[in-house]
Amino acid sequence: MRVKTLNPSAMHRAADSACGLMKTLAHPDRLMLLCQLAHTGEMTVGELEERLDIHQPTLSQQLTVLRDEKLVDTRREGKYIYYRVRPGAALALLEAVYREFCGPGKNR
Amino acid sequence: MRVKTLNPSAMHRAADSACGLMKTLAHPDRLMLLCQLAHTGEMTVGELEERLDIHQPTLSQQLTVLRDEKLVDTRREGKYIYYRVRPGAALALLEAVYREFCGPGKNR
DNA sequence: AAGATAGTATATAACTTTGCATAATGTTAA
DNA sequence: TTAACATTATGCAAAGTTATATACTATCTT
Repeated sequence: MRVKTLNPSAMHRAADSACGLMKTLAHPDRLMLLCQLAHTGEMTVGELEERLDIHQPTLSQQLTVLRDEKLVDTRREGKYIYYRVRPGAALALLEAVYREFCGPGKNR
Repeated sequence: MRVKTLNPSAMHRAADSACGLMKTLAHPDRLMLLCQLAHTGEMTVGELEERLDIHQPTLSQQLTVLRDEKLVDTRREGKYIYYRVRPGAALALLEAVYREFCGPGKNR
C-alpha cells in the first residue's frame, strides 16, 4: 500500500496550522491548563490559579493566549469566569500527548 | 468512571517533557522534515533540501536540533548522510498531527 | 449611592530565547 | 586540489516570557 504524500504547498499550509497549534501547546502552563480543563470540564480562574500554582497575571495572560487561539471558551457567572476546552483539533493532540506522557507507567 | 488526575509535581514533570517535544515540533521546517522522513523512511540532506525547498544552512541547523533532541538518526554513506526518524514518542504525536491536519478532506 | 473588596484582565518594560542570513569550515570522492 | 555535500560560527532581528503596576467588573457593606 502506497503512502500518499501531500503536494508541497498543501504540506506547507498544513505544517503552518499544525505549528500554530503546537506552539500554543508548547508551554508548560498552557499545556497544564488545557489538560486540567479537559479533565475537569470547567473551572474558574481562581480555581486554576490554586490548582496549578500559577501566579495571577501570568495565568491571565496565558488564558488570553488560549482564548485568542480559540482553544477555550468562557462564561461569566457573577464575578467568576469559567473556562472550558473548546472541542476541536487541540483535544485530539492533547489526548495523544496525555497517552505518551501521562499514561499508565509514565508518571515517575 | 472517575478520571485520575496526576499529582502536581508529576504533572509539572510530564508537562515539561511534553513541552520539550512540542517545542521541537512547533516549527514548520522541522515538522515537515519529520513528516517527510516518516513517510519516506530515509533521505539524504540534499534530497530533503530539494523536496522541502529549505536553504542549506537553515536545513542543517534544523537537522541539528532534531539530532540533539534525539528525534532522528543518521548514517553516512560516502559523501551522503541519510536521515531517518527515530522511533519514540515523537512518532505518536506526528501521527496525531497528521490525522488532524493532513488526513482525508483536510488538504484544501 | 459610595466606598471597600474579591476576581479577573491589561499595559509596560526588562529579559530570554529563537530564527535565519552570511560566511567560514569540515569531509569525502574524483 | 577541486567540487560536492554537510556542519558550524557569528550576529542581529523578531518573538516569547514574566514581573510589577494598574484597571476593570461585580458584589458587599454601610
